[in-house]
Amino acid sequence: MSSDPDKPNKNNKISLAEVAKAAGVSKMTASRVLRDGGGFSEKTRAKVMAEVDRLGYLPNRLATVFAGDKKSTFVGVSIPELGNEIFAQVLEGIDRKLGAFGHQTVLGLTEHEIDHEEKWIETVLSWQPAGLIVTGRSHSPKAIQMLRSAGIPLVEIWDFNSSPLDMCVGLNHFDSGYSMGRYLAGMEYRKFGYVGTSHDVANAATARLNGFSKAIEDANGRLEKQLLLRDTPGFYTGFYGTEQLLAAHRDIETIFYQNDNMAIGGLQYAQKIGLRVPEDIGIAGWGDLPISAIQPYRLTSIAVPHLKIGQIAAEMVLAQINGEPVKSAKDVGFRLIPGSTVKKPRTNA
Amino acid sequence: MSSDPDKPNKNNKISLAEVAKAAGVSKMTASRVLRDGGGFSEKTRAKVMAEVDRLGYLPNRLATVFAGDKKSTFVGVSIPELGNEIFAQVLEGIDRKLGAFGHQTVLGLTEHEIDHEEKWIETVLSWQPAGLIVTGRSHSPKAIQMLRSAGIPLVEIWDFNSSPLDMCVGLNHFDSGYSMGRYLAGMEYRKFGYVGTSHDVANAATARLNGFSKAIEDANGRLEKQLLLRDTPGFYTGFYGTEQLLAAHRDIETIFYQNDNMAIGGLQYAQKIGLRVPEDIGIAGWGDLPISAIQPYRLTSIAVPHLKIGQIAAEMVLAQINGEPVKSAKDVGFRLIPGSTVKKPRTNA
DNA sequence: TTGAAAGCGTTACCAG
DNA sequence: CTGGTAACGCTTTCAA
Repeated sequence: MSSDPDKPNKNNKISLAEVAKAAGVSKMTASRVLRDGGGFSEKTRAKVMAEVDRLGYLPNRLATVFAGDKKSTFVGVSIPELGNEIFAQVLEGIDRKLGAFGHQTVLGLTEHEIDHEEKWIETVLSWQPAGLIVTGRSHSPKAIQMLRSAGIPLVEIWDFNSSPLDMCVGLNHFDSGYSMGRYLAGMEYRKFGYVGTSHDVANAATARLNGFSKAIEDANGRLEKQLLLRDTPGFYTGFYGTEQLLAAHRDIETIFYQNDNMAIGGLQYAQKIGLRVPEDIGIAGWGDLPISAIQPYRLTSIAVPHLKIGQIAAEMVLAQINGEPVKSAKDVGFRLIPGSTVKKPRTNA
Repeated sequence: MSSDPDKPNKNNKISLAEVAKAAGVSKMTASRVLRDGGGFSEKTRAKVMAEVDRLGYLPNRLATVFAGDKKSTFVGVSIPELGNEIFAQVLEGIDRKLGAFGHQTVLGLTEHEIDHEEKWIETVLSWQPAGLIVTGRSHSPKAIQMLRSAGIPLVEIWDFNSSPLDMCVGLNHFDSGYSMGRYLAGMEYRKFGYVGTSHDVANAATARLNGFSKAIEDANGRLEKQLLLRDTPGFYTGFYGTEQLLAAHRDIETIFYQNDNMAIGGLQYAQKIGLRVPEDIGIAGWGDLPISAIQPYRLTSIAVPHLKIGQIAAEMVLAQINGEPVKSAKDVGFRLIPGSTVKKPRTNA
């Protein structure tokens, strides 16, 4: 017999059977009361709920999912890192939305490593999640195969992709880099530098750099140096990256950074060594992070609706779980912020 | 009969029984091979693994946990918010450590609301987690009761507490605020201000303010105004909070902020309106965040080992899961960074 | 080294 | 409105 109400289980947890027995009803009746689907008298309900409270019964959702051969309420969410505040905010957007609809985030930090991601996907799928949200569009072949056959809603975020595995929300990073390159080239800068960080896999930042590089090429400018540091993209990396870059290439006229925090670091370095911004050196960031708003200079940057990305990703998963029709790929776009840390266009007399 | 190998389940997932049948062995043998616990021949192993690969079998861990009446490999982690980068980093520290030992983080953002936390605790416990890490020491009565009877390792982080529900790692926020207050009072400042954000529950920032306030009182100074904004503690909040504060209290000589980001915002505001720092106004932050390192001024602040808190919390949970003895309360302390945004002590002639 | 049967806590299904 | 029985996919236990 299963769930013998007289034999406490190994965890000393109260089971439905025990509640039912104490209330003098069957397991099924107790189950119905707890799920509140109707089909029981008020008197029965009261009896059962009284015992639930008295015994401190907590349902075992493992058993629930298992018995119903359903999905759990988990949604797996993989993010490269949280040291980068933009990803932290994407995650916050996702979890809030999921939480509001009774779902839980199972977190996976991939550290930009495709192998980590693969391993995490395998693990999280074994918990029968209701959906998956992963950052980026490059996955290992095995990961792709697992994602394909999982049969659950999947959203690839960050990097917009017109033919995603399932769904996708993000922006075209190449284009955003190209925009910035074209904008800077239009300000009559000729000698460019780039400071960012490097990872094993092709990632969104690399796409931005590629776009930037292409724009410069198209404008007959010269990308003197692209400095890729093996570090986290933050203030300090921007600061010392700029120091390194300028030490080797004093003639660089403007620098594009992987993100705003690095750009702010670069700005501080430029000021420290007495360079005037934007006269002596142009500084451009990416992301339009909060820090930009309070600087004495408005940082030239690319604004990205990152909160929206997380929110939309969660909505896509939820909609598909509920069987609603979903647009499968959403480009949230970006916006160039002219700012005041690069030169202005010449006014036409 | 259970797990009939011929009847595909509703999710179209491959079951152990199907793998076993394809390999021409029993479920038990296949199970043994997969858990690699010995008790099978090499030939059998090869047959089973071949079918696992061919069919793309992924185990259903729900069933595993359930059958063994075990705990899952989940660890529930509740964090107030991720917009505050310090919490994002604590979470990152936790998840990395847990991940390295085969555990998964189930995230809960409480938004500083005790009711959210209670609801999340109830949900996450129903998934039979192996442990729990929660931020803060104030919980609802029902939450406390659930945590007590859960019978799993529990760590309360952030706010050090010598008598935790189970385990605890953090620092004494009151003391850190007191230290800063005493330090500033020692610099001959007399009129103080505080800028922070407010939440429904008594939280760590409130404890810091209380400590700060007490130190000022003990030094016969005057806390002119404590401004608590209903917003997220960030650069912009610090900027406009300072504007508000100074508009109403022009004679304030030094301001203590809830965190460094707010302090940087305040610093920018002070510079914008032409106040000299620290001559006209002293600025002190809390947390020693990365931004502080690259400012032209070294921000006066309190350094906190936040990465360490996450890491230790995860280690405590893991140790207790493995039945190792654990120190139940760890105070990681803090360190006052004198910086250059408040006046220096008078030199003794 | 292998396998058959029982059982984990819950819900689906059917009968009363 | 209520309850008995089978089933979910796996592991434990015991026997071969």
